[in-house]
Amino acid sequence: MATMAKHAVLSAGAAAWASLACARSQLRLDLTLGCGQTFRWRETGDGHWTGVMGGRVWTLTQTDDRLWYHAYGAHPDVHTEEDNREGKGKACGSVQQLNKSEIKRRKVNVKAEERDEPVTVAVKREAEEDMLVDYFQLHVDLEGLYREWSLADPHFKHIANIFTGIRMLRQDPTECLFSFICTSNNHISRIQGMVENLCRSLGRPLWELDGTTYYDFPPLSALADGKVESLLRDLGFGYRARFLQQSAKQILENHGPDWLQGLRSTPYLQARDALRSLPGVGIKVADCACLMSLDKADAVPVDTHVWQIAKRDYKCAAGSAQKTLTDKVHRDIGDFFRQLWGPYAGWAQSVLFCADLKKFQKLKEMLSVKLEDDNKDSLPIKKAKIKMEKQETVNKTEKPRSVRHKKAKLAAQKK
DNA sequence: CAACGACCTCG
DNA sequence: GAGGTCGTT
Repeated sequence: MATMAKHAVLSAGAAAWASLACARSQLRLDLTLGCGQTFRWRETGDGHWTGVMGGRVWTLTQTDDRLWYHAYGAHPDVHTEEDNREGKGKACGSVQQLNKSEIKRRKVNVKAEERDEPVTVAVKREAEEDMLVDYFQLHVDLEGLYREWSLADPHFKHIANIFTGIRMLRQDPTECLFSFICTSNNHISRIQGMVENLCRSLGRPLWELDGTTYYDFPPLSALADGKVESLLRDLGFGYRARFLQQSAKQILENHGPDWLQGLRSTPYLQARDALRSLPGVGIKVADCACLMSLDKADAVPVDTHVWQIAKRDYKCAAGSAQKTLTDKVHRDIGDFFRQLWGPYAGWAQSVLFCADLKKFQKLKEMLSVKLEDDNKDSLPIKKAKIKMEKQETVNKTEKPRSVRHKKAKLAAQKK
């Protein structure tokens, strides 16, 4: 075996790292990567997070005003001397190719002379920076959004004092959808292991660090294979094994490999209903995929937990009469939060969701014990409630969305 | 539209 | 029971 490569550590020297300007108010790695929107990152060192993104292995960490990153291995098509020297790591298989014209465009635009470095290094750095900006959606001013949400919602403002920098990732649609199919009737700790097993057994190996091999998320073609259900059942996926294989197969047969990606430019409700035609994808999972990978910032995934938050912290009447989380309750709670928080309601919801996770309760104890205002409704909250009451009568005319017909196939196979 | 049982497994 | 979905009543 070759020399064992180790996870990069910033304190060991910044030479192997690059960084971009990013205040903690714009991004908190620990909360953003640990709040359950992705299951692919682990804290591999103090404040250092390692995971797979865009077909590469990364370690990330941050200081007060910068986000530091190290991407392992050569960037596709851009080989530098540095990469060759740094080749202690074990590359596994081939890496995905970057569009050649894109490389050329970057080479032209980069001002390498200013940095006094080879053009190839600058090109590599810029490509990596672009990937991070896209993945973390750093063009979105989170601080500004927090200000707006706090203005409309005193409870949010209260929570936001501690839970800063929680932003929505822009994940790969396949990874996001199939990860969330695994979440049904399941805890977060187990889901992590399942997604890891999914990647290890069906994904392409990318890189090895400290004895851990990192794998890419499997492509649809691998998930759709007929042997996948029994394979995953053996790995403890339970009834979700069939959902995963059948959904992948159905996407490829009925739509094609680029279909999920294409839903990014489809309107929210239309994209959500399209996803719901897949086995194992109900309204909650579809909303997660919409919010976290398909650019639908107003999608609000409502689970039992969010339902509790709506009732407990907002005295939201929607669905309080029902005992179960029906489609109508989903819609009403989602509409309530959209009315309150606006077009990025899904982002705001993730902040409150994160603040309620058991693993982050230590942080919450730092909140001042009580504010007088907490039990009073702000004007915007009142408006949201009034609006809900009005829609109570108006909504009856809305046509129910029926997406059941396509799912019949699966039941028929169920022996 | 609402409620209910079943579905797999076990961080 | 768990961050849900599906088929039936």
